[in-house]
Amino acid sequence: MKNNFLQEMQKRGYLNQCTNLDGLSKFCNKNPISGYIGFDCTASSLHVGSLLQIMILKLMQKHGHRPIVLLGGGTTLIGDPSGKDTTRKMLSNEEIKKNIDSIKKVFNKILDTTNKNTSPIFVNNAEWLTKLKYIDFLRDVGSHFTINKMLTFDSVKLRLDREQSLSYMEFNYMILQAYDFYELFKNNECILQIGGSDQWGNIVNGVDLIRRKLKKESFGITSPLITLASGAKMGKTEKGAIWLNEEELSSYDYWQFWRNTDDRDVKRFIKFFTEIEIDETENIFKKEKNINNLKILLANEATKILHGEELAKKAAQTAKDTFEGGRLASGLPEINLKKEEINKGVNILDLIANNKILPSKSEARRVILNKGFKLNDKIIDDEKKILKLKDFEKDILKLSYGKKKHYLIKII
RNA sequence: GGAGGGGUUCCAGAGCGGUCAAAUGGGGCGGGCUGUAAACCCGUUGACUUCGGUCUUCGAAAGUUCGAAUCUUUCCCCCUCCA
Repeated sequence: MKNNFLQEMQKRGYLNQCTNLDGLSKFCNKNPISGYIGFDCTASSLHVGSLLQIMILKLMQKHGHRPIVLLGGGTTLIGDPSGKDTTRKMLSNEEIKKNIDSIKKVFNKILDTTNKNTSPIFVNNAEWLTKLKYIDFLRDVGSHFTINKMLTFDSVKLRLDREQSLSYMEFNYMILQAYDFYELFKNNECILQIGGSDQWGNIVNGVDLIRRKLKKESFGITSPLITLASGAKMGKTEKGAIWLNEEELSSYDYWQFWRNTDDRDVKRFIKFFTEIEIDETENIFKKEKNINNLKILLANEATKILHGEELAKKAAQTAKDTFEGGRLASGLPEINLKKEEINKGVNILDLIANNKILPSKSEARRVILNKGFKLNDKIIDDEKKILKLKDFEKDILKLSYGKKKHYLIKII
């Protein structure tokens, strides 16, 4: 395999499977290509679980190819059963539209939009999927699929094996995704579809459909499913999801996420989620033996890609002041209190709950009982603590929740 | 369409008239150890509370009872087997 793009894919660990690596390599050597990845629009933001895919698009750009970002307004109406235990709640058209607009912002931040040869194209499959005529579609496309084969795909098989129901609607998902690829191949000269390893079946279906209908070759690549050293899926937890949109997760918290990477994942992640040249990473690993410095490097570089250099630096500084210097750092989330309120006295439980540090007063009470809250590094041992003016040093007070979450309470 | 099994708190899964805000495990959160790591140990895990309690939860609704997650009826949903 001689192509630079594919070689780097491999070296960085982005490459899991390919339908025809040599063939694709030849294609890529000849001309710049277009490749697409589909993203789900079930939420108003993607989370780090999708970041690897976006990094691949970025890598395409680096090597002169054009990424196509398919925001699946149409397929989100159906819901991809791959890797899901249960059918997801159905979203309305308006919700999906809102989500698409919000998600787009992240792509415009991470991908290069200035080079007109490689700037991303955004497409929404609702444009073609919602116009399909059922009977025509069954004849034109459905006839190329056999149930026998569809039943063997993991997305379907796993559901059935685990005795979980799969609706006919979801069952059709793979056909629609195959059709997406066909549509993009025809109209955008898109010869490549990329996806996570759980998408292999869906991708192969698209390649097959294009071969059957157009007698042309197209390609599919999957990236490995990233599991954390702890065994969890990346970005999976519902509550602590690591969102990419800044409205959902601040740049500081994003930086912190990377800073807290498991030791065993750090080197891998530097290759995955930074733009440091691959040969350079090896040098760094040889020279830098302090794992914590590698984590900081990872946090800096990863944050830079999403939020820009300035915010990355600021996050690093805030972290340094807070954790190493033990100082009051600016850049921490702030809670503003009016002077009158403080004169009256602010109940600490109300403060915690009202500012969404924790969802309820009961939980706040529990954490205080477990010595989880501190004011200026002193454990709060009274759950009935009332904040008064004398608690403040100047106009500011640091409230810490656990060891890692800190807030600045300011008097305004 | 017929027969049977089942829907319990974030998840898995006990409970099968009061002692049930509901065992146990996982996950989450907090504490200890440490390196803002892992492993390990400890605590905690519905909401509100004047800390006495109060309110809402066991698929949905209605009912029996002094009292229901537990019993009855109807409805909804899921699974297995047969056709």
